[in-house]
Amino acid sequence: METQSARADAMPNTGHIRRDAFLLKLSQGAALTADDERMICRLIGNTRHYQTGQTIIADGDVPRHLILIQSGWAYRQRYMANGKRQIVSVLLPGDLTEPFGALPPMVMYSLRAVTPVEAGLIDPAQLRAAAEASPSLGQALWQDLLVSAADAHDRVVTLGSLDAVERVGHLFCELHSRLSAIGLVKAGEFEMPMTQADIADLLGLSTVHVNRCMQELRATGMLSLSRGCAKVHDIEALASASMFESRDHYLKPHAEVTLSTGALRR
Amino acid sequence: METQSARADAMPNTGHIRRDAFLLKLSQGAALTADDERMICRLIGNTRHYQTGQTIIADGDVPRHLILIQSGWAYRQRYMANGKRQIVSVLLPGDLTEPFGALPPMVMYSLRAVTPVEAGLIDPAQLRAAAEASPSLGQALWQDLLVSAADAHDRVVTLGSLDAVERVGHLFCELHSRLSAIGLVKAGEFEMPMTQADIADLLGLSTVHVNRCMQELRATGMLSLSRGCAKVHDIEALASASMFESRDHYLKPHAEVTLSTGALRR
DNA sequence: CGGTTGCTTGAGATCCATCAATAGGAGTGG
DNA sequence: CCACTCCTATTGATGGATCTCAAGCAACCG
Repeated sequence: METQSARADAMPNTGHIRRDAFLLKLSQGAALTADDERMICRLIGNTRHYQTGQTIIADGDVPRHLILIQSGWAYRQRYMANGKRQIVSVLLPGDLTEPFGALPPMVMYSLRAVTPVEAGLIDPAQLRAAAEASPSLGQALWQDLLVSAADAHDRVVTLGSLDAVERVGHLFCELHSRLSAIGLVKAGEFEMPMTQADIADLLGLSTVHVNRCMQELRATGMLSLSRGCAKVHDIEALASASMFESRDHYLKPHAEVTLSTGALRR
Repeated sequence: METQSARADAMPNTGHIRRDAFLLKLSQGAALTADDERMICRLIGNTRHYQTGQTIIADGDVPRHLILIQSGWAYRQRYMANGKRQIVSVLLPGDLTEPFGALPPMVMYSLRAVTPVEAGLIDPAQLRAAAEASPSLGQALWQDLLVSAADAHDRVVTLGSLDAVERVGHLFCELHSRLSAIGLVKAGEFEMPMTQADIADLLGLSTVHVNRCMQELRATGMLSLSRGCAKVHDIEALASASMFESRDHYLKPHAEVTLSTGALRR
């Protein structure tokens, strides 16, 4: 349990050698100004560190801050009365646990670190105020919120209408896409810390069956996996085989369309 | 295809005899002022009417407004390459199609009227401005957004970890709960315009199997259904049998906790 | 080493999908 | 009022996808 591209030293609160994942994601929704970026950095309060397997938020907690995953992976998960665990979503670097402007009175899930995690605490009231003060930042944050909502809808579609092999393929497409957006994919390869049991709990399958599905995918040559590192050989083929639709629609053609909402620059 | 509690005459843009569903829902997140309510009413532009089965938004459309369902039911659905239809969510009176503050550059689903629907068009920029101007209104809108997000997570959990009978039971609990919140449940009874085929497409089951599940639920005496009208006889039993968790946590204990975020009155 | 964790494999059981057919309204037109 | 046609609900029979149980293996680690 080690290899993590986004490691402790990857968060340059000072330098600009490596872009923070959150800023990277945000800047895909709208061009951020230097002020916007500074503002975001200032709003990220103390950063906490969690070890693999640690619980970041427990089911039933009253949250006091937004939590921003700065590096590492985390699961939003829930245990059912029958003992089953359902992973609701996978949080990657740059992801917020909640919509940026508000906190729920109580969380109905728990948040668990899959790898070592750096998490920043943010006051939603301040972030909201920043979004209201800067049109570009507001635009970026709302866009990010829309993408999260679309991802949740996507998971519903996946669980409701795809068979087992398709679900697994879809997951790898999704991870490939999301990790690409934050620069964590190199030549089709990315870190993949999830175990097959985790994948099963995310996709509503059994561990055994996930194993067989992955063998099937490997047999087709679209995917390979070793030592916690996944490689997608043919993303096109995998995407069409597992009915994955690119999330680019959600970002690309945006510039003109939403100019009305917030003054974009450039 | 007729009986609808929330009919055309139910939208009192003038009188106050019957509370608008949207206002009802919002006022559960924060106490709205008279100004807030007037503002909301003013922001709802022309109301459009749709007939049963009509498409309100088509997959791939570029949305120009937020759509508020004022009366009737609608499905957010998506057709897969294999021809299957997945219903992503059911929209009830008072529901918005998107988070209140922004529009996606393109919708990845289509919206279909299940019953005759009245839908109001809202400019998200104006709604956002209103939320920024009034703390109570902002609080209410953000709260509503959080509930929508929690509902989406809930659907994921349902699809991922419940068996067929539980899913169907869960659905009726959810509808009971959501319809109660907008005053459309009377003595445990509510209009239920969904067909078994619709339920199947929502829950990722086959029509045939949904039928058998409903028979099972009826046999236990927890549920009955006739002529498009559902009656839940024992909501407690049904909820625990289908692992439904009340959404009240999300609203009730909120008042003190979030005072910090927006200045609540009263 | 022995213990733990994750991956892999096989065989039987189960849930649910599929196929096929019947039956009951509700609307339509003769 | 009857014949006709949808559409929805219902039932039975069969097959398939996936789960569960039960082992064995490989890697890692104290």
